[in-house]
Amino acid sequence: MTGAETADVPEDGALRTPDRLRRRASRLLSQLAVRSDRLIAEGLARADARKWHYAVLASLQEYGPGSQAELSSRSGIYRSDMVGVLNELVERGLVERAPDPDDRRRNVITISARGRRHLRRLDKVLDDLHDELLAPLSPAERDRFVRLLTRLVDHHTRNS
Amino acid sequence: MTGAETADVPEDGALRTPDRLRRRASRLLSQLAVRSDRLIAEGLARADARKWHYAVLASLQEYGPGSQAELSSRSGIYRSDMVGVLNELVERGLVERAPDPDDRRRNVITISARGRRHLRRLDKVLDDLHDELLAPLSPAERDRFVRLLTRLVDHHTRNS
DNA sequence: GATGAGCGTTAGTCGCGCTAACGTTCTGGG
DNA sequence: CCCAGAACGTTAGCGCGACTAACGCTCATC
Repeated sequence: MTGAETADVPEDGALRTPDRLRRRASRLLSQLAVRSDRLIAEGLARADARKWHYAVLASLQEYGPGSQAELSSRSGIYRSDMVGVLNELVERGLVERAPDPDDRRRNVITISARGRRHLRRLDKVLDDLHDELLAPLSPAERDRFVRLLTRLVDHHTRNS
Repeated sequence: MTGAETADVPEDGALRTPDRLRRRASRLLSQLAVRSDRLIAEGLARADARKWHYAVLASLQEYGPGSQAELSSRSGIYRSDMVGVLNELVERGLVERAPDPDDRRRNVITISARGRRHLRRLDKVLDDLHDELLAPLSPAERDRFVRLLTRLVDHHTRNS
């Protein structure tokens, strides 16, 4: 019997993860997401920023001032976490937080000139980081990849 | 006039997240990974399992019995977390944990008959869940997607 | 004017990836 | 032969992201 031939380790000696595991889209996805998150987080940290900063600044730039609740739904940040993010942005002078005179429950958040400059810089930083993230893919492939991702995300957010 | 509802919201009414945000591969990736994780976790929970269970059982099936450390590197589970996962598997009778007579530092983990049956079931469950995950893509597209993911993951794991 | 809803805020939960440290056991060099 | 160092299993704990619960305040409605 082949019994002893043994062992479990394939001849090449390396400890391999089984194919059924390695091939699963869900696993590839979460592995890549972890790498990606780290890459982005570290890159932004070097610019004294985090991804939430970018999300908020971009929302403000694109759609103008808004309440914290609005920013939450625009950027996908939980309203519970919004306060902390805004504190950091205010601290850095990138954003202004003022009570809304028309509705005293609200704060109106406005991007500052400095915030706009910072945003431009972050855009550049992110471009570079995405170059790194997608390095092995050709431009056409990157496009295809993003399109596939978009379709999947759209599908899974529509069906809530 | 559209009076009060006006504000800064675009005419279609929906609160939209800016394109520069929505389009970023990193963001799509982490969003999809979150959805995917949830989908998988919930699906497996219905079968009284978690993804780590699958990882361990698959490794055992594929490469035979091994120490906890071996299983760690095969499955990508941290050795700190391995013990908990194995406790759950032992509890369910899917796996046996016995001290290695040749090296008393080690435990030898073996998959049981019941574990093998469970694994087959989980394979089916995961197939279905991936059908759901990749629903909007054609078979060819799913293939392309997995290939792109694989290349990216490979690239980012080789460069450690 | 009371009820209910929206807003901002604080605190806390849960899972995941990861680090630190410890006791036990094996291995290799002096 | 012994001792230093490494590997193993285990426990405890951190940091972070997504999320829930609850509270006080303010607005809108009846």
